Amino acid sequence: MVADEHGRRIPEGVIERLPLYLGVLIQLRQDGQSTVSSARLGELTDVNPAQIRRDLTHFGSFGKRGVGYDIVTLVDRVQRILGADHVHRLALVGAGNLGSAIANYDGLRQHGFHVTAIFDADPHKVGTRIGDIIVQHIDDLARTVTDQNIRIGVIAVPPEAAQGVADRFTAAGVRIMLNYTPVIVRVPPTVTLHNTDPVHELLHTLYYLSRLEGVSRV
Amino acid sequence: MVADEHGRRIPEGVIERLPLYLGVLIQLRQDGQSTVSSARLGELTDVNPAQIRRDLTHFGSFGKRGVGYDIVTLVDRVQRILGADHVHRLALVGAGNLGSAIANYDGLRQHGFHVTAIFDADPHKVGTRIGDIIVQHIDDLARTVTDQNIRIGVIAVPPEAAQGVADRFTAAGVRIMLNYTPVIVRVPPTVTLHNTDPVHELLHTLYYLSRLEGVSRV
DNA sequence: TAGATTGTTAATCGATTAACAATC
DNA sequence: TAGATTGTTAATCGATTAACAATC
Repeated sequence: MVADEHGRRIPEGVIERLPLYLGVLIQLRQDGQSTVSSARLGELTDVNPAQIRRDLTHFGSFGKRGVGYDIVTLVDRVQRILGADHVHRLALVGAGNLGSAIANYDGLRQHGFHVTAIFDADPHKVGTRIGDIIVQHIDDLARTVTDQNIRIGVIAVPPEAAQGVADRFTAAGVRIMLNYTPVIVRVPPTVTLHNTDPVHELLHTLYYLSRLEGVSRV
Repeated sequence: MVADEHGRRIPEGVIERLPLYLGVLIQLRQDGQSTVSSARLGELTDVNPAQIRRDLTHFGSFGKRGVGYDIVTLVDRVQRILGADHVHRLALVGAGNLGSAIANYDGLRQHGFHVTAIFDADPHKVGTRIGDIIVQHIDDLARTVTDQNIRIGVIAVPPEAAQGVADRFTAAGVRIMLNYTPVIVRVPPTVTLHNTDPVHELLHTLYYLSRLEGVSRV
């Protein structure tokens, strides 16, 4: 199912690194650079240059020997590969502090992710505005998601409400969910769930920090 | 440097999976379970049971043949391995919507991460409260971080202020940073930076979604 | 004892990297 | 042409998994 244009399977790691390359490439484009070598890209992303070249050849040959990669072209190609070359609408549930922060988050917008619908269960919040969007009641979720053909949902509610929101999203046909609560949410296998819990990363780093400090302590 | 008690190097992947196991184990403990097999843990985490057993043996042998792992013991051991067996203080910069959401986030607290200092550059916000914490002026960051011996910093400010905050944190001796802005922040190699940008994950999933829909469209 | 499940070895698998011919 | 850098092969490296003896 997941294969390049030659029919070969693409390693998971490759797909994980593409967004990393894309971020740096967009930065370089903003800085007015026109070409970049795999060596330079390697420095900026902490990825081995040979690996970058190998990763890219899964999708075609985008570079010029002796020159490097044209940045504008490569951004365009990587965006197309990822499906990030057009706008994606997001539905957001939870009009609290977190929801407001997400709706106004620039990073999403930069990559074509636009929050176009916000829901809340609290009648006091329904009808208020966050940015340009008017908060709707959660009972309107299914209709709006269907009408707007939204496939990405964001869960930014209190923990106890998380599973219920996930179920509503699933029923409405949402395919990707971002869960901002610490709760383990269950979804069917057709849905991809991302937990944006910073705790996993913190714990991971903590391991190394503990070792380092252990060394100096003992 | 990163080695188990037998002096062997521990693969990065092992350390990445430990927080995953821990999350599920804590859940099981809450549900009142007393033991768990690697097979069951494998189901709950989507990790191969053999791998779970192998991962754990890097740190000792915690199970009982024929029985499984005692959950309370294993939670304790994994927390100790990760350094998550005591409280860690966090300094947070940015008292806006995002900052408030982070300061009140339950997931951090559950794992012993306590936000104990909040800073902002806006004089109108200085002196206000978020939860139990009184917002301090950003100029007090260095002193407070040093006094409280804080080693983890959270950046929740507008993008243009991110690098400045990172620099202040670095100067104050912070060792781990969570960057909630979409900006690429530069830190010295002694600092571990985590970008909690949901965009990378979204782009990653988008790849698979685009493929699947491509199939049904064509 | 019989059944279950760990800890561990050995085999497999796949990803990373070095090296270099091709070529801009 | 000389220098640079890609695309690609082949070698290395490391992680994953299957299998099973040990043992609760």
